[in-house]
Amino acid sequence: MDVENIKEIRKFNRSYTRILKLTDKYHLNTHFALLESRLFLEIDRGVNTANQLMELLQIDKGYLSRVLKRLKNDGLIDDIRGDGDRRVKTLQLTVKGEAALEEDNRRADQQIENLFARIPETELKKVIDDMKEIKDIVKKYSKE
Amino acid sequence: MDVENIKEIRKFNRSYTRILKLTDKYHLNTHFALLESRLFLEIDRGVNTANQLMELLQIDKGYLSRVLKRLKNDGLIDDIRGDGDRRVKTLQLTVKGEAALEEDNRRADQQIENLFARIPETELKKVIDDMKEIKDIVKKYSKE
DNA sequence: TAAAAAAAGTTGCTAAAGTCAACTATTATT
DNA sequence: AATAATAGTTGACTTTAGCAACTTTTTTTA
Repeated sequence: MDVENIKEIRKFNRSYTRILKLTDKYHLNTHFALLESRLFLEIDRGVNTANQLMELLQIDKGYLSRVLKRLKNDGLIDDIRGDGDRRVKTLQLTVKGEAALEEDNRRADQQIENLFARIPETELKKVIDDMKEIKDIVKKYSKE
Repeated sequence: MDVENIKEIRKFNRSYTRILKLTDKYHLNTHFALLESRLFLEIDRGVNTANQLMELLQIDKGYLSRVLKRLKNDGLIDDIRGDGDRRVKTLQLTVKGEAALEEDNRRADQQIENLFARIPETELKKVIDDMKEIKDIVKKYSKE
């Protein structure tokens, strides 16, 4: 690939991550740490066993076990052993956990709102169309 | 702002960060942790006192002091007290540090190469033009 | 201009985050 | 039936990070 293209892509990555504060330690919320937020999201989506989460997020299972225990103690998730394989615990958000996830989402929306609100409609449309195009093309050619 | 726009932007953020592994713990290299990589980059760019780094990266100065000490012990950076304010130490990369930064950059380039290489030229051009447009518009309307 | 306040960086102490290996219980393999 | 593998837990440990007290030098102020 052309060196100029690589440079341009990296430039975009830097500016975009900086503006969005994607690498920000404190993420977008005050409630939860990055990992917790991610766990809520994934459990809600149906990635709901420790083992699946471990593989998806590439984290140590010992550590994950403790984090999940803490979330359970805080009443944010439940773990139930079903009728099937009695080694696995199926995780699910409690009502409190659902509420927390929604609050998280509201904050994330708010953050986007703050960052993009100043952009006039015509230009915002361009940005969004560009995003769709990038997303589609990149996805189309990405592995598996 | 329109709810649909927010959704679309967040969708892009998720897919883009996932594909690029921007939030990946191990970043793009094996040599250094995220913070170290960032420090090299910034020192090289001229953000070369602990105090400046602390403000830019929003990290604790005690912790930073130790990290810098370690980098110095590893022969990657030097700190020199100049003729001016004798409280400040000016940081600079050693030859070894420069080499490490370059290696880091090569790896980052390689990663981009891997991720985008499958995209045919015509579509890659679209992606890059879109990136430029997004970058320019977002920058134009971002605070300060 | 001497005393007080502030700034740059270091160090001790602590907590949180993360890793690794050994362990229990259950299920799958031979 | 015995052995190996899998899901999750626990103990011991390292790394990462944060806070406050401290030293040295510079700036402010009375």
